[in-house]
Amino acid sequence: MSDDPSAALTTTDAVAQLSFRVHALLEAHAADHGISLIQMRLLGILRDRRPTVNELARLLGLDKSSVSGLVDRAERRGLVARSPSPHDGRSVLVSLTTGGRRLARTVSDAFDTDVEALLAPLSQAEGDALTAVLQRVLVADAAAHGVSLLTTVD
Amino acid sequence: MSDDPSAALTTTDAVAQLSFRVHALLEAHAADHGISLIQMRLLGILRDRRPTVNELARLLGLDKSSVSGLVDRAERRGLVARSPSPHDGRSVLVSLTTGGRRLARTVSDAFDTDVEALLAPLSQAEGDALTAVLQRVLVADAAAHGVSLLTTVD
DNA sequence: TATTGTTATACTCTATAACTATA
DNA sequence: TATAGTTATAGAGTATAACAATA
Repeated sequence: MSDDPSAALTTTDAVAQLSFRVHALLEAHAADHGISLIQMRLLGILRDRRPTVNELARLLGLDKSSVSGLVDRAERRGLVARSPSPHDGRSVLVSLTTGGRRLARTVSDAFDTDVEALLAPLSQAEGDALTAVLQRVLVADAAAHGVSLLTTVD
Repeated sequence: MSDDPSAALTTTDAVAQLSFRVHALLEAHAADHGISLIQMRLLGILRDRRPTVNELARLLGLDKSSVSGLVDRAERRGLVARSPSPHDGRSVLVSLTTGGRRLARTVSDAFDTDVEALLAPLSQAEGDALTAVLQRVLVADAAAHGVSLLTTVD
């Protein structure tokens, strides 16, 4: 892969470079608020779910012991809470606290603003065409590889 | 951000989801060969450079002490080598070994193949249009924010 | 017996601060 | 004095293996 954006790029290069730029944007916004990318992913998942530790491990693609530590640290910061499952005495439900929800929204909003700024050079029609093309790629990929999209930001 | 790829996505959502998918692809290929993403970035940078530890720190956006440890571990695996700078007795030059170069190429090729497969649903014309649009975005962003593109894979 | 979650252990990655050697 | 690099230390993040509690 080349790294000079003014040179002619292959489609693969362009997609790869954009991806790393966008990834770095989210990481930077999370860091601005004192959390890591994986902590932000955890908060994002919890915005509309109340999963068990096991389910979180599957959604994040991590071992359950890793999730246990991740939730420990988020709990210590007051961002998430553990509660016993009413259905299974072995399970633990993880949910956002008010502060965790506020933080997730703040970082997510800042990220959205930056991505919009990144795409500002495009006209309305170009943006729409980009969305349509990327959506087809994502749908085809999700069909081929399963639910991996769940494991992004939220 | 929504996580259902079959629902209508905003442009920001589509870009973010694609970014995480592409990032995960590179991480998985590096892991297949027993190295982390940051180790792969190190190898990628060294493919056409022979920087000092200080220059590596700037390129990777890390503290020099972090780079020192990173190079230690890569050196222990036989992927990179340190040599004294002929110009400055304090500096150390870092370069790829033959094995490191081979590994960098293997991972990079596998990644390219996967990104091509990801974009396979697009026609030639759609791929060309996507490249043109993304290149404009990347050039504008690089102009606004400097040389950050250097710090991705290579 | 099988599953859920935690704990013990080990390694990678990162930063800050203190240090050595060189400029 | 200033700079390049390393080392000491501390903490986050990750996996494997062993464990306790529950199903």
